[in-house]
Amino acid sequence: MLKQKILEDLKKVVKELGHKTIDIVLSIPKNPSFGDYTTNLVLQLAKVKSTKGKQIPTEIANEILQKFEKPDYLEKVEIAGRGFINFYIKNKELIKNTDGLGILQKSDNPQKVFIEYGHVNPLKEIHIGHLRTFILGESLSRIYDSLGHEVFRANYQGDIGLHIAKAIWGIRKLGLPSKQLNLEEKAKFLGQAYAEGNKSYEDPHIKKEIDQINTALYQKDPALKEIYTLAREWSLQYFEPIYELLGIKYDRCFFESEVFERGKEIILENMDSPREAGKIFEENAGAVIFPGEKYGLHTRVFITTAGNPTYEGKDMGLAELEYDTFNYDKSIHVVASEQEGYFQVIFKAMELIFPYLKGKKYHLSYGVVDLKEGKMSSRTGNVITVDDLYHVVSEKVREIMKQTKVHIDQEVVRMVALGAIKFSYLKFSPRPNMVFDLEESVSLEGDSGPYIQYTYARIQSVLRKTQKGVKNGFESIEVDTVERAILRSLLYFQETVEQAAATLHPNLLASYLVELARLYNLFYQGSRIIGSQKQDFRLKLSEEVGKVLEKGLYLLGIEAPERM
RNA sequence: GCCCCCGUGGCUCAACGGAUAGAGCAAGUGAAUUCUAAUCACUAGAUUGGGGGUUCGAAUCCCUCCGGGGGCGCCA
Repeated sequence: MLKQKILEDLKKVVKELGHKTIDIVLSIPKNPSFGDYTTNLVLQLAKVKSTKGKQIPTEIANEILQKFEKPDYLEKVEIAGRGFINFYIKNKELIKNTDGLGILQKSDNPQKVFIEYGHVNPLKEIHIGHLRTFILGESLSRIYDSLGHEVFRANYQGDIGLHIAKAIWGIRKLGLPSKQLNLEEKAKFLGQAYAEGNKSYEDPHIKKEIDQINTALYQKDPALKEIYTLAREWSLQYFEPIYELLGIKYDRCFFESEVFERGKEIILENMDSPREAGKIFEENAGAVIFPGEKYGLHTRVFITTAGNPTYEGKDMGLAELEYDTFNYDKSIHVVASEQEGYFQVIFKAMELIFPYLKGKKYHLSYGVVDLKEGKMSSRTGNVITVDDLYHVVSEKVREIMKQTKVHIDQEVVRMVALGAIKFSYLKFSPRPNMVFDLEESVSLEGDSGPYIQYTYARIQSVLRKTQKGVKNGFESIEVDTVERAILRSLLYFQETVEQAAATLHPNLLASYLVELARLYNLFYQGSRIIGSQKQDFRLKLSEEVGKVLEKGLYLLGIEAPERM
């Protein structure tokens, strides 16, 4: 890679000049007139004394430049601004670089990456807020995978606990419907049952009943088996079509019901006994707690007075099971930001119990999705479900397709609608909250998934019109400003994906793709491809842009239609 | 009370401590003999919530104030 070459050549010179070794960062100047890569290295070096004492930046830069034998892949190297060194790559090299685009170079340090996302609890309808974890998690999985890491996609769902107890109480009160229900009706019925139980929980008598059901569930009371199994099955079935729609295939779903016993056991094993103090967990007012204050965090209950493990408690069992399942180097939990405090505490507890987990656990915290009208609330009916969203967007796609030359194809409508939806999530940085507007948030033009898909389809259309196929070997060709901008942009694909992986920010890739598509559309608008003197080169350029767009979209979980 | 996050054009959002703060939407003006107009060009719109500080350089780091959101022992 050209970037690596520059870096190595630079390192050598810096070392020869006797400067302190620092991390040299080559970055991409926003403005192409500042080169294809730039470094602020001398500004860093000016801060520390070298063997020659303190020097001013330009002086160091000049020394470096004198020693730096301009490699043949560079057009020029310049000192600019207060002490930047800018590198300009030869067009020839940029063209050469396009060979094999669309296939990412594998990491030289491949890791096993465990990604846990989705985790919508049973009994909840899947709304546009939940979509964030699915879409982010899947994109990250694909990004890591494409860089040569081994990815394990996991889901974790709460199929035991107070919410289930509430639902069971509600089912008993409402009575099971006599007629056959379809998936959606089943989910709806369970939702009602849960709401009933939840409401009644405020009544002290009923609270007691529900708490008893809860404890009985944890004790695997056979009397509850039938109703529990039924409720569990119904609610889990509801998720299948969603995974299908979003194109997600989990390697494994984990359940609270399979980890709670071991979780409790782990906690008890790591608890103070009357003889022995200073262990990880303590008893307090009849419950077992983790004294987070000791570590600058807060205290949380891991086992309740009733002897049931809480979510925290179960997570200890889960941590062990997950690691045993897939000996990962890195584990990423894609979970809403409200859980930040929670994760700090359980990660601390985990690393105390399982020291080998230290430094391997990450919480990718994403912001909540609010509506323009305010917070979503199923109580007030102020909720947009995934189904609602998908239907509205599909309809909009159909509307536009009616006005185009391309005939309406259901598959394409699906791809574009999903592309629009997924992109509308991925273009944002994960952490900040999102404000969602059903009519406006999912865009089909401008800065959008369909914009990139359209650009791809446009390219395919051009390529289809040429029978001769695409040729190679244009190193000596003249390129204009726009063509060069495209070549320059193609150069950055690999490192953009790497950066997206390193920072857990797929939005970096999303922005990159929009920028590349924008450049291509600009080129397309201003330059004739077929029939021009540079036809072969322009076809080649188009093809490469197409490959990168297709791959980039794939990494975002988006399909690229051949026509739209 | 303690802790965390956020505040960037009218709206929704970008921006490894770097060069002139970028897009999209909305507004206005244009582009069709030509490979897909879900496109493109141009115009207008910002003291990056306020005030200090660190730095050669701050939207970004530190302090403080204001505004919004979230979290803090028996829920998940």
